[in-house]
Amino acid sequence: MVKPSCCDMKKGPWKGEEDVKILGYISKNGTGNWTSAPRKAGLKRCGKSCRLRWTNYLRPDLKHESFTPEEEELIIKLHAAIGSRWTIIAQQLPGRSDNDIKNHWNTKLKKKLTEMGIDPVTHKPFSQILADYGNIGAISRATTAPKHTAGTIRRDFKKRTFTPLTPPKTQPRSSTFSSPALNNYTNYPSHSLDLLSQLQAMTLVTEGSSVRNYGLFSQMPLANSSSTSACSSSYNAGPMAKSPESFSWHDFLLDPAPNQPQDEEDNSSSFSSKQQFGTPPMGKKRNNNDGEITNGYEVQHGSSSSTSSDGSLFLEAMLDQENDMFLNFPGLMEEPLY
DNA sequence: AACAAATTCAACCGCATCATG
DNA sequence: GCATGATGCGGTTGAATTTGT
Repeated sequence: MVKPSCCDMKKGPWKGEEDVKILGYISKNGTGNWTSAPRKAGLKRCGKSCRLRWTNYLRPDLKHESFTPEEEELIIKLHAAIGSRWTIIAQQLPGRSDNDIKNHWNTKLKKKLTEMGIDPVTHKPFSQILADYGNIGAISRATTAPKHTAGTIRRDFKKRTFTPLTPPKTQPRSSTFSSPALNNYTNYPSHSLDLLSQLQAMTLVTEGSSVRNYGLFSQMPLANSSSTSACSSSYNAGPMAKSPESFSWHDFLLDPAPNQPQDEEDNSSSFSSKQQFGTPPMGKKRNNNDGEITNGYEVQHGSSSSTSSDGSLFLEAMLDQENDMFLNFPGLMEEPLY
């Protein structure tokens, strides 16, 4: 027997009488079984369509007025932290559906940020992104090491723990959102190495969260505790479920961390990073001990021996170059406008 | 008033994940 | 472990509405 597909069902805008039918069904039976809902409600819609109509429009707790500035600010902050995970964002905004928020982002907020000179994807000023591209390009021109690929950077990245030393300058005005991890993420000081790191981390967080590692939100004290159920119950197994103090980016890396001795073997290979890079470009002295301080971040190496890895020297070269750039162009250190 | 362009937002689509047998 | 159906999610579409000329 052929089951009727969605193609055989009615499509298009919902009529008032259809709304009445589905509301009547839900008031009697709840929202448990969307497959049988349209049949039992006497509708020629597919269950998926009924569910969407309910969640995006008919739910009694939905607000239908326009977004407040506080809500917009929260959406922007959350988007900066987790990207377009609208369902999770909607859980922090009582009375708003994910579809509402997604539409508002796509039609209003993206445009607003763009007009402010902020890239809505990375949440960084366009000028800084351009400067960063230039910075990376300069290094790649100066050093044509075939071994130093993004993979090398990523390997080295795994060895480090990034901990902001200074508290964020700004806190979200909306008091419903006060995760230290998220604040660190959204209010970090801006500088170019971190753009690279942040882009990597953002990707990794995103990849990690795609397998339901939303531990980030398990940390969040939420004003509306009833809205936490989906987050805290499902997503608290992720690496971010650790305390903020032990927050470490390498927890989000997909590949298992390489053993340190293997790295040392790599270092003893025929390739010499010093030969490749010589002295750092501008020859600034840096503190290379564990727990070094770099542009406001504490960078904890996994092991002291890792400082000699070709990957970290590559990063050091990048850091030096970047430091010089920020000395020359201090405006790049400014916080995002919003 | 008429038309075009821009904007809004409800709804659809395809895919991923989960639950069950 | 596999197949199947249900559910959820995010990206996209397109009709309706608003704004500009």
